[in-house]
Amino acid sequence: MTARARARAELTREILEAARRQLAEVGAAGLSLRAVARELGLVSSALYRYYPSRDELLTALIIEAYDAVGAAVEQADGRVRADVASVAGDDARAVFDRRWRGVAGAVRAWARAHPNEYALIYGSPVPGYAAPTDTIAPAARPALGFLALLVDGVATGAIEPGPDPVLPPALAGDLAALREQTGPAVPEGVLLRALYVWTQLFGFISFELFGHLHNVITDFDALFDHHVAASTALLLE
Amino acid sequence: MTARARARAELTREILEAARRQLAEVGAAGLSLRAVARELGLVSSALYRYYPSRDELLTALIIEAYDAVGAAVEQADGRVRADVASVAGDDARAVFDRRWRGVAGAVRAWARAHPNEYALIYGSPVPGYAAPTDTIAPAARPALGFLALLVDGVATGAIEPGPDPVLPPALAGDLAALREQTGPAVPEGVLLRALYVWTQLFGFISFELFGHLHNVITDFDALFDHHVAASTALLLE
DNA sequence: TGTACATCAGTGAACGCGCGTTCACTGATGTAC
DNA sequence: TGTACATCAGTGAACGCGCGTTCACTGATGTAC
Repeated sequence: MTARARARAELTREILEAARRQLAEVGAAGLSLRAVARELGLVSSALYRYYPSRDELLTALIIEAYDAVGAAVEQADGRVRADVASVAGDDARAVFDRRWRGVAGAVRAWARAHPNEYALIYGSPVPGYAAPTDTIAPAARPALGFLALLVDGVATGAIEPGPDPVLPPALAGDLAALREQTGPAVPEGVLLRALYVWTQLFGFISFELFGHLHNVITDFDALFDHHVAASTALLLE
Repeated sequence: MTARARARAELTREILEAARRQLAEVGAAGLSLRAVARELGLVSSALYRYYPSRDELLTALIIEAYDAVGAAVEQADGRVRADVASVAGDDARAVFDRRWRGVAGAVRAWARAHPNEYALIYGSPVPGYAAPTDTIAPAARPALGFLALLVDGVATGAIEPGPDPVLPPALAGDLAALREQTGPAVPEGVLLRALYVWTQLFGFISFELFGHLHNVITDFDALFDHHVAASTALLLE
């Protein structure tokens, strides 16, 4: 690898980092190439050697943010599993509970640590920006971590499948397609409950970060704990 | 009332309407005074006779949006109550179920009909904009409609209070303050469940509108119905 | 009822700003022989 | 190992744009006598 190639890789990374810092300060709508260039002591046109347009830089930030949430989920779950493995005697439901709490807490912790990045990916869509297909896979990563949890929960017997729900064919089809990702072991009813608690998780985080519980809740940690416990109960059956 | 005063009131309204249309097209970040003026065939400086700044216009839009959701909730609930009153023999739980479905459906219907207004108030905060205190009361209005439902649900015996949860003092204090609004009849456990389903509702709507269930769900109506039913079950006990 | 003055709505020009993107350039780094 | 040429990074000027806000103005509407 030549010195030039190394310098290029490093500067590409530095640009993205500066953009991330700027995003944290002014939000996605205010992100500007010129400000990023200024922070790096470059002339604005120089950025075009690295990112062909502002939108491509935004795309890189979006992908990075999704990947960060996904990684947070995976790492948290990994830690819990390592923890749990070292302690014998935990029953399947307790293990599931701890893993789900780890995952939910990891999403919330990341969001609180990176509110503008959270807003970028889970808040209002950026007007005039159409997400390219490169963002699809990273966007799915956090949910995939959650689905892995479900698969294990069903496999270990922690999750009670419950009776099969009666569903309109279109929705049944949607869930059938989802099962391609989880394997057929996870029944429809469990997927429905999973969608329920997953949207609740993001609804809670959005309300907390965007101030909709201002003047109502002060002890967000305690409320979150309680809600996650409610979700556990709902998932287990 | 003089002709001048009438003209002023009308133009004030027309400006707000034009701003709302523009918001629907380009989103909050792209909202510009000059474009609003252009749409009305005015010179941009003329708007300053009506709104002292862009932020004040944004504030008016935010207030209007919250009021619209609040009104949608109140009207939907009013309709259901009129409906239910005309049919004898419905038990309290069925009445509560219908009212909650009405309220939840009204929020979602409004959001789907006004996605950019929804994003304005429930999506990412507009960077650099600090909501003034005038927005507090309208912002609370949708939730107040929901709280009224809870009060009736408890009063009619539809909602099972359940055992009192054990809570950290700070969270217990938050809920005690909330009860100032509902009256002491609504117990803490019910408020916790209410916060759970309320955040779930907005999480679902945000995921639907912001595209996070794209390629996963096609039949959003059916999934929503199912989730609302799950929320009913959770609220009732 | 008519006149004199005050109020107010809308104009048009201007200020100062920051933005994304293009383009011809120069000097340094890399490659082939 | 040294030279000739090709590649590439970063510069600096420029284009064209739209924005929010201010300000002195003119002409119409309202008010007091």
